[in-house]
Amino acid sequence: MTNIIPISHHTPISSSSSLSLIDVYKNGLIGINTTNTKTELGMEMDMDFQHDNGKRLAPNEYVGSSSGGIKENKKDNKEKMKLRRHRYAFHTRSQVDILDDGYRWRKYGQKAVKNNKFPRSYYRCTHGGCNVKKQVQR
DNA sequence: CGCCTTTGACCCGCGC
DNA sequence: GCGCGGGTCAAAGGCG
Repeated sequence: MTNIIPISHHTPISSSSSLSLIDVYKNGLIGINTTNTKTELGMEMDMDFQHDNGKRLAPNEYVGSSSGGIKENKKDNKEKMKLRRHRYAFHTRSQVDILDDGYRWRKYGQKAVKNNKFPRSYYRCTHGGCNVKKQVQR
């Protein structure tokens, strides 16, 4: 159902007009926002949470708090409760919101792929009624 | 007020 | 059956 647009060597980015995320990557920029954003803030955030040998500590307020807050489709709710997702504090605004086709893409994830040393970014079209997703990797 | 980004955790599928 | 990899979620803070 979900239209996934894999960005690969042979798959063009949607309508790809002129400047695309790939272009940015090709330029050697890992973080897409590195071009014109305030990624520095993200670094501050990192420092704020890295205390345990580089491992992020989950705020105790998240451990076993507010029951029923998570989605029900989770099997082990209790387990999840303890492993509550930690919180992040940062703010990064990127002008790359509006890309090639003029659609608005929101980044919802980033993963480091084995094959590539570069991280793969996942974007979701936030346009009204647009359920398109796409991956961007170098 | 809404939207966006970051990033680890979580979950599922596939391969061995 | 287990492990690994890949994909998605969720939360907080700031700006327009």
